[in-house]
Amino acid sequence: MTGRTDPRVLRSRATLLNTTLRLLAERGIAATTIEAIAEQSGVAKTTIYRQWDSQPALVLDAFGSILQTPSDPDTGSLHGDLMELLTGLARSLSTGPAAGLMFALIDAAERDPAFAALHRREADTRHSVIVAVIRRGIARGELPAGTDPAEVLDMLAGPLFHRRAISGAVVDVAYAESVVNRVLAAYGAAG
Amino acid sequence: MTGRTDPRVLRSRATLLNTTLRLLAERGIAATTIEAIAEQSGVAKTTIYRQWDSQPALVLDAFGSILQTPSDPDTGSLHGDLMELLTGLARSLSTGPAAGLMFALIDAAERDPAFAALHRREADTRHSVIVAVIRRGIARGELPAGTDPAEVLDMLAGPLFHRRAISGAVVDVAYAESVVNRVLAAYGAAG
DNA sequence: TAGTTTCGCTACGGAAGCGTAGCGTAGTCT
DNA sequence: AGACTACGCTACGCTTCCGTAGCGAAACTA
Repeated sequence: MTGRTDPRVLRSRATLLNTTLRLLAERGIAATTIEAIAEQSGVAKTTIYRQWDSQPALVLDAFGSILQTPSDPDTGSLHGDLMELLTGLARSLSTGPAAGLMFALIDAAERDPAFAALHRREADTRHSVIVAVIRRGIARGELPAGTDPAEVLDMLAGPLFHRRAISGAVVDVAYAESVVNRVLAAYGAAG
Repeated sequence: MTGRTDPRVLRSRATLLNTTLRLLAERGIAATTIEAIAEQSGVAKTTIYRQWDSQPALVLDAFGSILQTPSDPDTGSLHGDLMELLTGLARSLSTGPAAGLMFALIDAAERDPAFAALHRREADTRHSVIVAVIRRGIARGELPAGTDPAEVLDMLAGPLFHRRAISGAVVDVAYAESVVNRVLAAYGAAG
């Protein structure tokens, strides 16, 4: 359809998305102005407006550019699968800018429909893998039949987010493991 | 020390804090400008600067003005105490502007030390009550000796926050009850 | 190599918000 | 009543950011 794109466009586009993500993490959404992005990236302001209509459009694109669906680990056991997924979540909550971006997105989604839609899309794709893993666990009999996967999901991911965002404590692999064990125990699974 | 304060100051101060909170909920921190607060409150911009140095000072004051420590319910049982506290949390996450303000505060705390300190203070005062309740439960033998109250806290409040902020589902009393029951079960308490 | 497209750069006009000064009015205290 | 204080209002200069126009240089395509 689109044939090939001028490499200059691809280059400036990639540069701008990277710079935008960096500024979002450093300064937040509101302070990530077109002016600042132009200055920090070395790309001219006019070039930005040639590819995006407005600041929200660029920021939304930047957020969208880091969405990634975690792969299904399929280790053979529910405990193994959940440990893989929650370890990944713990890592992205602890290191790198992803956590800060997530909180900024949640806040923006409270008031802006476009950010809300993006947030919804991000959460859905990320959750679909976990839900699939939980369903498989139910099918295997590792969780009671009739268990609500969405409920289990909130029980698993919630403590990690809360600990990071509100309690302000460390979220590492050891913590992820203790959460997985507690939740499985709560549903009467074999510890 | 301060003796008495001119009622005109108290009045304009109260008006401004209320208006600021409303705008924070409606527009977020960045868009809650001094100019907007003046316009919406009917209080002159100059009057605002007579009481606060800057926008962050006023916004921090506004956030601080709604901090409230929940009272210890002390119903006699751990289950009863936790239900009281989590029902309150569920309510404030579902209705009113408090939830949006909370997410804005979390986001701001990621980058601004002053907001981080306020966030820390808010979380600590709110958590101290829950931790006390959990400790009492341990003393009564309703939770195993050696249980880490902070861990239980994240297991309880985390799912509610996650469900509200990320899953986007309803957080009501029924949900709070299911979380309390699951967590107590996870720690081997009598259901 | 010749034509096309993107780029960087400069220069705008306009909007919004900041923070302050000066002044007359209205409310408060004694 | 009289002194005092906070208030509202207007006006201002300053800064930041917006979004666009025009142009020559550079990079890409065929």
